[in-house]
Amino acid sequence: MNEFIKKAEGLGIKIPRITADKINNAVKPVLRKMEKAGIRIDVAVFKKLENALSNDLEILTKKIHKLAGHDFNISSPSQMAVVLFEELKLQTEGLKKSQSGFSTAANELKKIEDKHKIIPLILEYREISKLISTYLKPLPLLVDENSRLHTTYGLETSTGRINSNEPNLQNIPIRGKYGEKIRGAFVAEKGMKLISADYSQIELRVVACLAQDETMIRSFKNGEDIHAQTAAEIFGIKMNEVTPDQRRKAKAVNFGIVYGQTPYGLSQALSIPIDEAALYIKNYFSIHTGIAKYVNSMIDLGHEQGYVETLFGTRRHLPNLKSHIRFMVEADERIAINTPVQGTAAEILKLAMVELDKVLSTQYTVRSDRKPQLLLTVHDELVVEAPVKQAKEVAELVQETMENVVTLCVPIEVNISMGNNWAEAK
DNA sequence: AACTAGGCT
DNA sequence: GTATAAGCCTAGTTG
Repeated sequence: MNEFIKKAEGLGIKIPRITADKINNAVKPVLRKMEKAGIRIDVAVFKKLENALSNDLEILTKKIHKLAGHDFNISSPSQMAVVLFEELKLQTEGLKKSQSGFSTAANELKKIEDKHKIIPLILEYREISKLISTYLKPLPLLVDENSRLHTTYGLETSTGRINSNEPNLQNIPIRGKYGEKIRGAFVAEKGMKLISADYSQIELRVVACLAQDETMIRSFKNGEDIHAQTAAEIFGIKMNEVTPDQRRKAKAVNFGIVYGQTPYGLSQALSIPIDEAALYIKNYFSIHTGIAKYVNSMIDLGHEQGYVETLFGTRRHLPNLKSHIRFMVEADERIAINTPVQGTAAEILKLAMVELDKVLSTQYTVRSDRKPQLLLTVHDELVVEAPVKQAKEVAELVQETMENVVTLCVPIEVNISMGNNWAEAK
């Protein structure tokens, strides 16, 4: 009898008889297949976008130089700091410092966005140059004869997540003015559809079970809007009185919990006073006593054992808990909170990939490239390509498989959608 | 190679 | 008094 199954049973979770090591061994060949399959991009769209954005960048460069009074390298943070804080004498009060001086990171610049016309232009310049240099320019150079991109997946991460490099297909833009356009240039082959399936709030569901938090378990079981529910709790109001802004704040609280976020961190994330952030967190823990207990017990366990584990036994050593430097200890304590959650979610996804690959390759045995296959894995999302005719049934199969690969103490929900490209399939 | 910045979950 | 939200990858600048 596997000790992990026993532990899971105590939490109301049913998991297959398999350990983290074995999951990794089983998912490896699946990853190799996915690398080989690759995903098609529309090179023409990439080129068009690159041209358009390069033009914008030129115009922005001229405007920024004019406002600065002279030419300088906009991509150089140190030159940028001189222009903003020494020459233009913009206020530095409340801005974070980097090792060399005042930070010019977007988060900081947003604080002084309306102090000078140059700031919005810089922010736009940064956004566009990122897209060109990291995506639009390099990716088309990497396609094969079928316009497909092939990444390399890895399993050597500290939490058990899968990573992707050369190129990284796990950080393709989706937000911002141009995000959708870029993601929309990841396309299905002719006669095929892309199916995207993502776990809905998988980490919150996992922590609800690991922590046995009654309030959270009830919300998930009732299919409630978890962020609105949290808002009602921390603001002490009824669900139907929750404003969009309160929901947004509650979402940040939920998000921060699994990272061991402090009042200061929450205050930064929401641009609110520290007191206010502290109040939200205090209210949260007074209602979610299970989560509060979980947080403390993982910190204690880390200190006792020197490591923490996920549900399937991925172990993370925490040597800094022995440090005499306080923030090193605190950093490892946050890792102790987060790793079991993030790692367990990763294991669930990997199990689903193994299962799904098995199902797809046995049910659709046609020997051709026109068969349903897994293409991408992005932490809580899988992307599958399937022939148009079978797309609907494959989508249902994907959803079914992902939702039932383990049985948590709450329902697992998978959002599924399909389209001719990755933006539509969302 | 270190630092800064920024893309994603 | 210092730092303060987990995990990744890539690109440009600087010395």
